[in-house]
Amino acid sequence: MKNIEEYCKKNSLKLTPVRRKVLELLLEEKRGLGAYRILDLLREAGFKSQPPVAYRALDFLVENGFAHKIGSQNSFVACTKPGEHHSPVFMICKKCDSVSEGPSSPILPELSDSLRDTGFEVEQTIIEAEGVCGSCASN
Amino acid sequence: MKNIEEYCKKNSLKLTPVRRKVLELLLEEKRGLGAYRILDLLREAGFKSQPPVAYRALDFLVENGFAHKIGSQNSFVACTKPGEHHSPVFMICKKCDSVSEGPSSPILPELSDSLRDTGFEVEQTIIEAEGVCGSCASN
DNA sequence: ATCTCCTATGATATAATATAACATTACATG
DNA sequence: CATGTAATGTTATATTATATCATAGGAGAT
Repeated sequence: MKNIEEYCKKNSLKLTPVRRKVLELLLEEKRGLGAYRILDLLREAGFKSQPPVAYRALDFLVENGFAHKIGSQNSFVACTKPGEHHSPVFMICKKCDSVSEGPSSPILPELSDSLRDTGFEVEQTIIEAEGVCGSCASN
Repeated sequence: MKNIEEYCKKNSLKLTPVRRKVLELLLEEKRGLGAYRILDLLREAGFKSQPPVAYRALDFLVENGFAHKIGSQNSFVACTKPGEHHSPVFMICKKCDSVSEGPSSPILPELSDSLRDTGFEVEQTIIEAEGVCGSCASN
């Protein structure tokens, strides 16, 4: 969180109260949060927010690399490497729904290379791996 | 399409008229199609369908590996390797919106291995690569 | 300081995506 | 032809997302 504040200062990004709160909510939750869940939590926290407020905050966070959207479940998670442009790998547990960001994987250059052979120039990849997380496997 | 018919016969899956039509629509289109676009096209084709009809057909196609859902755009594409369980790689062109399925990638075992080191057991992965396709790059 | 501009927020409405629930039909099998 | 299951029809509604216009608030110029 402090890293993020500094990063924002450095890049003159405004981490306003709503944005900050949304990020905190994402950081506190292992699972992905839907925009309307976030909206509820904002309201519980005293914000009198309408849907666009949540979406705008999420847009800000995603654009600046503080959060990611999980396409397969229309949800959002905090980013573990804020500020760095990177190609995330998500591990989505089908038992507990936890979403964690995996090691960003040495394989990606190879993937880009192999796709380039087909004529496609990769700019960004998102990998969503579905399976069972360690903690669920051991239970 | 013939492959698919045979595959269905072999596995006693029912490729009913709506399902077949939806698959044809997906096969004809390079971009991903949203469920409601598909619904419109079904209606144009004489089906008097309501949303659940489109979604059910899509569910059938996805479950049986004849189509995939593209999470990042809530759209659907025909599968190039129907019937085979595989971990698709999609190349999504940000210029023309075309979606094509790439070579299913030699890297995936390595990815699974590296995620297993974190305790996560991968069952399925979906990779969505955003970039520029060959034909857009040359224009 | 105050004006001005730009960015962010507030607020309302509505669009787009997806599913629940129950009724009806169709068709393979005994 | 009776019966059970799978597929479709139909209505309603839930969930996710954005367009639009109005208001406020803060940084920089004069």
